[in-house]
Amino acid sequence: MARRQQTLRQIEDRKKPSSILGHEPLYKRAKRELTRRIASGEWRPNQMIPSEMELAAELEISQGTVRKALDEMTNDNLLVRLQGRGTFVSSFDDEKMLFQFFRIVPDEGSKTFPDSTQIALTHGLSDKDEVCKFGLKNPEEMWRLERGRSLVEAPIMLERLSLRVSRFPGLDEIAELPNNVYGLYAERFGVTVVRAAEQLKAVSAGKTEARHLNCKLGDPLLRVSRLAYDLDDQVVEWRVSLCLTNTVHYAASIR
Amino acid sequence: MARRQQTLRQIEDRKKPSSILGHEPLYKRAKRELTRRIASGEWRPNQMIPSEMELAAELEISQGTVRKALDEMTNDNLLVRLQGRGTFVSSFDDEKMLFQFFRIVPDEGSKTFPDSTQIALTHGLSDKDEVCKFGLKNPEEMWRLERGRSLVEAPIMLERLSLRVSRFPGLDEIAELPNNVYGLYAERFGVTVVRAAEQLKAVSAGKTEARHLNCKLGDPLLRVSRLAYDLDDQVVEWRVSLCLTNTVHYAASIR
DNA sequence: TAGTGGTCTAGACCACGAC
DNA sequence: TCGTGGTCTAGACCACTAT
Repeated sequence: MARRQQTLRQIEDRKKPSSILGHEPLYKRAKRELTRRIASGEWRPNQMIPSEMELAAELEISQGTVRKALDEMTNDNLLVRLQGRGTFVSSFDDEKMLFQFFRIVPDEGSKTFPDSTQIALTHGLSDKDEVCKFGLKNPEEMWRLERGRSLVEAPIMLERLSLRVSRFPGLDEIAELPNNVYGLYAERFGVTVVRAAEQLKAVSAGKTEARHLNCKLGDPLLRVSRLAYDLDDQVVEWRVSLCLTNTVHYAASIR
Repeated sequence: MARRQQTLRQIEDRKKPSSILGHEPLYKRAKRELTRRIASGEWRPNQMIPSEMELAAELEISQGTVRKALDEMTNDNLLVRLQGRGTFVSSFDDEKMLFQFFRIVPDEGSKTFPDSTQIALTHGLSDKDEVCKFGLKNPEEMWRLERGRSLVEAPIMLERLSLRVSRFPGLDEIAELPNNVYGLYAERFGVTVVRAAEQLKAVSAGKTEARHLNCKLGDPLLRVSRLAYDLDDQVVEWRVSLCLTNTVHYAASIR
């Protein structure tokens, strides 16, 4: 055995020529290669990818090793596997993906689809916070999108998004930004958001928030600051949401 | 092959005698059996369990199938596997486990260990909310624990815990409840908390909260309502925490 | 019926830790 | 050196989907 596992091994050898320890498993290398194909757009969302046997032959590793890579990617929400049908790249524009990142749920009743109203889209040099959040070496041009969101006709959220202009060129030419911007990021800019880190605080409503959310000055609001990461673990979006939580809550689960 | 995989198959056959479909994989049955041994106390936290080969021999399945069960349990935080040493039942009293469920972090600086101050431990018949949260068929006697928590000397949280007296008999005989009650649940009552669901809202501080948290009336507070589940997916604790988030935040991650 | 993913087995070799 | 978990292989059979 191990007759012709040259390809992936050679990649490894080039990457870490002098490391004696730190041997990266074959299935991890396979996972990286397959992930790269999604990130590069070679494989598009909803597309069926080659079968286990085909990938095994192409990468010159065994089917079991391919399976381990595919299983991990399925676990990371990058792939969906359907018995009898095939393996597909996750879509980032369906309901499931929206709710994956939209954690606001009504206290009573089931999950509901939020509406969005764009307030402003501006751009300018990154401020101190943006430099910090995005880990920028030098200040650069940023988009800033403000929008309101409502659930069942009632305004509940005020959002401010920051994006790097360099990663989203021509964003202002798009007539109307959709409700689910992550679908837009994927389809128009090839940016795939796969995970996010959020920081939650309770704050008081100021004048702007009170006006947009139709609440009183000083009312308690849930402030959610989110950093969204792409396939390469780069920050692609910083989003601050201010949310009225009279009839809704933020749902989190701990495993 | 498949010469003597009698034991686990017979268990399955007894459970679902007439179901033609719904065949449960062997590794799932193995996982259930191994989980049962932890839940029943047969295997205690920090204890090393038999090796893959021994389990495979005992359960009369292959090593690979045992491995798949163990891998899933490792993923569920039930087991810790150490190459060269063995497989161990997770401890629920170390720092890692505390921080797994303690999501409050300072805005600046690293994670810090909170202190707890017990305010009151009372008991009484379950109220409407408790009946609902615990899914009780009939009202029953409940413990109610109130305590304050502080980070670096500063009071930041006020907590109220509800527990079923039937699952925690003699809780009031314990001189001082520890900071990490989940360790206590495990060691003294054989109750292992493995996951939790939390609902977050922003609320205004009332008189009681203002006094305990040393803040003003009406100040915004983060309200965290948590249901904690055990190995059998039963609700074992309902906890409401009110938290001052001036210098700390609640950290969540979305994958 | 053909092709896919899902399960299960059996055995090889490697990396690591304890002795 | 031995026993452990980690990786990798090769191949069998099952369950499901499409045709």
